Amino acid sequence: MSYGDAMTARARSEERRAEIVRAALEVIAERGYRGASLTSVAERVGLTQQGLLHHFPTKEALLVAVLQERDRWDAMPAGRLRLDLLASLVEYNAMRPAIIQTFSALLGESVTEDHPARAYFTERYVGVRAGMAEVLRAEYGDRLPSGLTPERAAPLLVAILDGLQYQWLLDPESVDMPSAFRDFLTLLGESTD
Amino acid sequence: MSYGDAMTARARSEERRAEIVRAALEVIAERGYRGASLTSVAERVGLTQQGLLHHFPTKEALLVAVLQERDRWDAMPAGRLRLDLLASLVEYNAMRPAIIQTFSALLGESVTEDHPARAYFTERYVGVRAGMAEVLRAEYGDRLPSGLTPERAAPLLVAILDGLQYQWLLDPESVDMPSAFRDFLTLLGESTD
DNA sequence: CGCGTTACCTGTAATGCGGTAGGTTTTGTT
DNA sequence: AACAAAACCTACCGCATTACAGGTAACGCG
Repeated sequence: MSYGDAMTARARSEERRAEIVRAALEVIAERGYRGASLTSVAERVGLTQQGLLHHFPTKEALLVAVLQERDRWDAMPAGRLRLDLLASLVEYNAMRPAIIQTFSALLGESVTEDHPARAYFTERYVGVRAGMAEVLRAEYGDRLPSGLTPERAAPLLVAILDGLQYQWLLDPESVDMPSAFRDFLTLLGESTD
Repeated sequence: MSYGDAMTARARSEERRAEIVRAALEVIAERGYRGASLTSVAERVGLTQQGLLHHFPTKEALLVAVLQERDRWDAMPAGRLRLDLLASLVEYNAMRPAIIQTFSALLGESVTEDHPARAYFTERYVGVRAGMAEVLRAEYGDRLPSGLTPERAAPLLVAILDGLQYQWLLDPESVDMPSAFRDFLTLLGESTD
């Protein structure tokens, strides 16, 4: 067995799958998960619907791959994150509406019954809140200037991020998401200059 | 023409429509708008899908009625609202997950392209932000204790409300929505006792 | 070259969807 | 009683959806 060629074969396959996941992200952003048909995803990468099912045996398997892709994406800054980096991240996200729209749509859908992404988001938010609490503790210690503990402030921080995204997606002209987020950081006691 | 009887006829019709709208609210909470089939709504009120279409000629017409129902519902406190009343409203909402789930699901869907509720939410949020700014101005004047103007704080207030709802819907055990909201009011400079 | 695996495709089944057409029962008015 | 309108049903259409089955062409390997 020639390792090199075997790898390129596998690599080609992986790249195809990644291509499909990218297309799925787009279509989900446009139509949500329920509205995202396999056919429309397949066409975007030049496949038939059945050809797509060769790479992902079911629609749900494709969704799982999409969610894993996200995990891989923001696993990066999980190690060490600071509040001002978070503000920069919001600013960066404001230039990439597609990805935000994908996961805002998925989050909205996931609160419905039996949604395949529900468990994912539930568990994810537990982790995200814990991560945010950690960041806040690193910044302020066990009490924020307002007297709140990091654990109580963390859900607020997460809520602001999500809530601002919806307002911004609906009406980007009216909502300056990065500024608003910095306003919130000011409320928490952070001077952002 | 006997007015009394004409009214009861119309009233019966109105009540049937209201019954259908109520059922639609439930089904949308469970499956979202795209996932809410006319058949499932119809069965819940003991009708066939075609019988439902007699009262609402299209699925979108039904959605419009649902959105109008909401407008009528929270038009009440629009007149005079105070921050502490808002906190009570959050507390009240926390006991009625169904209605929150309906509109959280709709909001999530509405960010996708060509969604029939998109314009509704976009316009609604403009109004809600303005209303919140008004409330804040009534409470604090032109500057909040933190130095923010009411117009800058309003999107944050709205974002907190929405964002907390998603976290709470996904994991009510882990997120105490009313307490968290009061925490935010504290951040704004309000003492909530 | 021959062979197995991968990457597709065509064909099709099974189901569900929103919506139309047209008839029938119920109800209210005169 | 006679008529009209509202409420609701059966029957159907056309289309979209996920998924399965089976065939085929290309490719890499020994």
